[in-house]
Amino acid sequence: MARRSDHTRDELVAITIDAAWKIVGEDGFAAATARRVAKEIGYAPGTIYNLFGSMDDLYLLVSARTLDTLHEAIAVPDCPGGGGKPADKMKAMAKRYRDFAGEHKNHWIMLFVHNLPDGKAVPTWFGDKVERIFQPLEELLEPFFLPLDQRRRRMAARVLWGSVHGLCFLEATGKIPKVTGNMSSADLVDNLIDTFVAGLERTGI
Amino acid sequence: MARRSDHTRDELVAITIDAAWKIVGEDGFAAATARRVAKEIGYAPGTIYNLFGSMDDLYLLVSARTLDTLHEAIAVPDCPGGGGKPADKMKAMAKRYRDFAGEHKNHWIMLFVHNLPDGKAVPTWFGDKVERIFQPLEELLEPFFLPLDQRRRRMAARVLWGSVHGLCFLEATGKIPKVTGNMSSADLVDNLIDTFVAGLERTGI
DNA sequence: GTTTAAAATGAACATCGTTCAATTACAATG
DNA sequence: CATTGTAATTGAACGATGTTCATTTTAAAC
Repeated sequence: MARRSDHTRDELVAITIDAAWKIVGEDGFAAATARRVAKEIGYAPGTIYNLFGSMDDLYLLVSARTLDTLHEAIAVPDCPGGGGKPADKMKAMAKRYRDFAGEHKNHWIMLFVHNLPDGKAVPTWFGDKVERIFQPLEELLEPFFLPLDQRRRRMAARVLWGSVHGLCFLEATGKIPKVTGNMSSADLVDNLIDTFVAGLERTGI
Repeated sequence: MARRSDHTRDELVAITIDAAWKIVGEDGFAAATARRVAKEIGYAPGTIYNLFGSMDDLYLLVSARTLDTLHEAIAVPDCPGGGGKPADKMKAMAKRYRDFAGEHKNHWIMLFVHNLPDGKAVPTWFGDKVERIFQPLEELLEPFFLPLDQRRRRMAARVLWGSVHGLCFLEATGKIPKVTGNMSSADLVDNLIDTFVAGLERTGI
């Protein structure tokens, strides 16, 4: 039996999230079972339920870490010189997103594969973390909208992010048939951004 | 014991797909277990394995029906008069897509939630059905590209479909926080199409 | 040293996909 | 009609899953 003075409760929570994060990264979301996580931290399965209440709550915390890491990867400071067209900055941001999805594929896919059971609602603190993902792009979209037209800018950020996500997801899960030879998801995303931004410019401020 | 002369093997296959389809529609993908489907058709669980080999193979056939129904819903004949801007036609097509996703929510989500185990590859006949989904949109995109520039047109179709899908998926699964009040996924999709088409026109043929 | 409350346990329950020896059903044959 | 042989059907069994909770262990308080 693990001794109760081995770790404080908070330490144990952190250790467990670490373990689950590691298992997901190595063997995928489906491998992060209660028994597997318990074995990894050297405790019994029941302990996880003392700590989190359910596996779903643990999964939510793992996904929270994914969102934090993703946000960190995306929201690098604007290029120092300030040069470069907005579209290029967006493509660079999308590339960082794609790179993240590639490097943390299992964590990233888990964001969309894990769903709470019907009754359970996503807690607001989690929704806030999702919301935060859109902010860096919103800032890049500033030049295309009047200062007071926040609504359209927020909309554009969501449309663009949702679209980039859709393309990456279809590719990562193999749901989209390989297009004619040389056409990667990178090409698709760049094409989306170029065309969308051109549309923004044409539509006018 | 069900009598073996009750149905031919082909009939039994059809009946089983029907049953699985019905269960998914009513109670979601997770409810379509081997035992539940078996009970629904009045056979033992083992029979399903005689027919399909594995639950994954049955799920693939259910998803095939979803793709067929979706294609039918999307590919309605072009409006008779031939009037209307392409962007409007695309919005109408996207609306049919969204409506389908709404009416057959469980079937539609299953398309993306169900994944074959690591080793197993998606059969080509299934990939063809996915491929076919893009065709109606490809045709609507004809006016924007030179006849010989098939590659860019195919790319645009995939970008646009992938994006529409991404927006619908995020909304259907509740992964995107409700935006500021009055901003539905319908608005987001229409905005995407308007801006993207404007971009296509600006980029020029 | 005793008491007590919290922490940790792991067997138990109802599920799941899957396997496969045993059973049943039916057509062909004698 | 009886017999045989084969194909269809079965359901118990296996190793998993998430979850519960009575039981045991631990460490602090008295």
